[in-house]
Amino acid sequence: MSRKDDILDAAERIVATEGLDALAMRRLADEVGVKAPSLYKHVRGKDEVIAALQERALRDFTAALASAPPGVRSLGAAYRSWALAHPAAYAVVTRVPLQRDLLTPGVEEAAAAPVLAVVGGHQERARALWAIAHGLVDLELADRFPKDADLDATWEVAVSAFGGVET
Amino acid sequence: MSRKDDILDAAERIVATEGLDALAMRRLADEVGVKAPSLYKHVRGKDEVIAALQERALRDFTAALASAPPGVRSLGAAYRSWALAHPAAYAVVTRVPLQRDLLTPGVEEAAAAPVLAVVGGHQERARALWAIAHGLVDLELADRFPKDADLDATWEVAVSAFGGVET
DNA sequence: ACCTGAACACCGTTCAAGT
DNA sequence: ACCTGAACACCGTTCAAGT
Repeated sequence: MSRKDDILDAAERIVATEGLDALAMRRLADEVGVKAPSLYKHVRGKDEVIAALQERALRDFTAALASAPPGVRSLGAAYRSWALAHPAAYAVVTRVPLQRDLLTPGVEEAAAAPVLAVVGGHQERARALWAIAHGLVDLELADRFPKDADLDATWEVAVSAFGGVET
Repeated sequence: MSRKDDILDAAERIVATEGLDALAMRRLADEVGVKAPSLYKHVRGKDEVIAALQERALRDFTAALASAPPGVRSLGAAYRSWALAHPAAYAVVTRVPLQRDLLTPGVEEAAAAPVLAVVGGHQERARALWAIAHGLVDLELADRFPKDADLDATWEVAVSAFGGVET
């Protein structure tokens, strides 16, 4: 079991430092100190490696959101700062199809819980809030805003629209 | 010049019907009826092919947004329906780094213009509106919402938050 | 001017063979 | 039980050679 953990740790390291595109089975094997075919004794394939990274990232992200102070504004701030601090992990969770059959049931819902809670359980508002946080972060990480854009101000406008004024 | 257009048309066809991942230079050469190395006489490389698709998609998307009836609600509807009708093109523009050095200057700004106009030229509101439209579409295309989610209602809530009530 | 086969340095994955 | 070299079917790209 420890060998599998070594592999996943190495994969996480590669993705964090060199990006998702750098994650190749041969490169991963090098990092572990073994030849590529050996990986397949511990892991079903690249899919399982990525699914494991998705699960780890999702749990970490959820914890960050759950420990944010109450209020739409600080939840938004927690969302953004986690994503900017872990851009590769955010991409793993968000730009790769979620492998739901390989995830522990409930992790996805757990991530949504803090968002749902902050809008008082209102589904549509929760989804809209989630979408704007994701949209802002995704566009920022994709370098879609002008480099002189005042994104703090944009977040302020966005969050205010969702009832962040009073918080 | 016509051979280059053949190549780009073929690339557009492959991406539209089989998705971005199916776009390989050998596969593209097959579609054109030539061997892969020949492509490089007409095109600098895969990057140029993708940049050309980005430009085409961006122009088409811009035209769709520009011809939407006035108002935040219908602009949102135009955004969503174009993206859902052309998911691969939306991905090309949104999930691949924009190759700005290979794009005609101004196409990116042109796409933003209708959004900026609908919020009366207010930069922060325009960016926030853009983010929520992109966030909703990206999450929907990535299959992130439950399949029974009422996304029309979610869009309504989102658009209302940005002053779509009166329109 | 355009096209080709062969090649290079890569992918993910399988499998027979070794310990 | 774990690891390996060789192989398969792929990538993007280059280049000498042909017409």
